[in-house]
Amino acid sequence: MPRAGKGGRYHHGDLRTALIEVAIELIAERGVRDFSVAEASRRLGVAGSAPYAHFADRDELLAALTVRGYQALFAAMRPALADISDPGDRLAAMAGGYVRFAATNRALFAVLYESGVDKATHSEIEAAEQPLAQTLRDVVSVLTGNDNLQSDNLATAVEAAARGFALLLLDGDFGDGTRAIERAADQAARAAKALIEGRHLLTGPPGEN
Amino acid sequence: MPRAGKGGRYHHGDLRTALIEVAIELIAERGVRDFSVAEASRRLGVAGSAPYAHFADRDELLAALTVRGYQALFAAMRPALADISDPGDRLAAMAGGYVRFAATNRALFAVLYESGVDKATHSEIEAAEQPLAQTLRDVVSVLTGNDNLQSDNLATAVEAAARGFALLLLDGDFGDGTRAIERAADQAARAAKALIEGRHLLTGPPGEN
DNA sequence: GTCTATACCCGGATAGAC
DNA sequence: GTCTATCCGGGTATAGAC
Repeated sequence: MPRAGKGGRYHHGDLRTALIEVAIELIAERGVRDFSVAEASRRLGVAGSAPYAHFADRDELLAALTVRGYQALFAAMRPALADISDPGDRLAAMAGGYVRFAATNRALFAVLYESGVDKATHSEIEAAEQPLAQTLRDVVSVLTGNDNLQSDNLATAVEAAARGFALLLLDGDFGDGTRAIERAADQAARAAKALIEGRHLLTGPPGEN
Repeated sequence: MPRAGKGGRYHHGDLRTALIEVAIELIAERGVRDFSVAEASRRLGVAGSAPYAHFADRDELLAALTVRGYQALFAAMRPALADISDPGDRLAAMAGGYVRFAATNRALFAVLYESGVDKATHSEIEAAEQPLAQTLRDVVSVLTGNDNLQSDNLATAVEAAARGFALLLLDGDFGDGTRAIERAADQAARAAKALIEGRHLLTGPPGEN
């Protein structure tokens, strides 16, 4: 992290990388919506125009952050999955891991859902979310066998619950600190287990799909 | 809706009410974060300073919208609850109703969670969310009897799931249109039922709370 | 690759007249 | 209760020099 050279300026360093790092700092402090390229420049001690040599516009920087966010989220899941063999435990671990990721990487988590960048115009993003989506499908399908509808419904329900727990945690509904994170992650994992147990209720009559 | 008098200006009307209505329009179009008092003034054909005769600042307007949002959400729940007696069905209806509300009142839903107003400094907000919270507690406690911990956990899990389904729906993950709303609401209700069935897994060992 | 300078637009909020 | 006028601050993005 060459924060400054002799003169306190970047005349050599990897400004692109530095911008991404500082953007994460700023977003953690003020939120995605209030993040500005101008403030990132100020914090790095470079001219306000310098970032535009590396990113066409603000959205392109945010798109890069989004890609990084999905990669980090996927990476955060892998260790748990590698250690666990029981299918239900694996799904529960994914839910818990998702909540922990949200709490320990607030900036990236916020970028994923609040950046406002158009995924269609930045196709790199859709590619970046595939590994996680595929992993979720794989884990769930072991639990539901050939029932593809139940499979989709269970995956969606667990995803919804995990995201909801993450938001409740970030809103402060579980309190503050490490304990809060663990409580929320634990409850998310348990909710996944409960959804698995009651998965037969997620499909079928009554109610037209 | 006296949108304009002779001269096309408000010289008499209820600007306060008009501002709230236009704010909801604008937020539905551009999101809470990009909502500006200035643009609301423009759309109403009044001077940019006029709103400040009714709201001290932007946050005070948003706080008023937040109160209105909680009232509307509670109101949206009531009819379903009045018609249903089975406790499980009641909780499921709340989850479904929550999702439908999010979809049919996007602006107010967004205000509830993205306005950025400090609930502490605007105490009116905390009061406005009580009826719904109390109703949820009542409905859940019928299902869990004296087990207060399980009661809290079930309520939180259903809340998390409902919020997650609402966000997935708003993100377009269920597709567009009325059918998408109904699918999402139906799945949220079913998830609530599944969580009820598996509620014994939400509490107890292993895992320290 | 970064600088300086600049053009441009927008929002929040206030003072004082009508 | 609304107007006009105005101040202030901030962000995006470009042009052209070094």
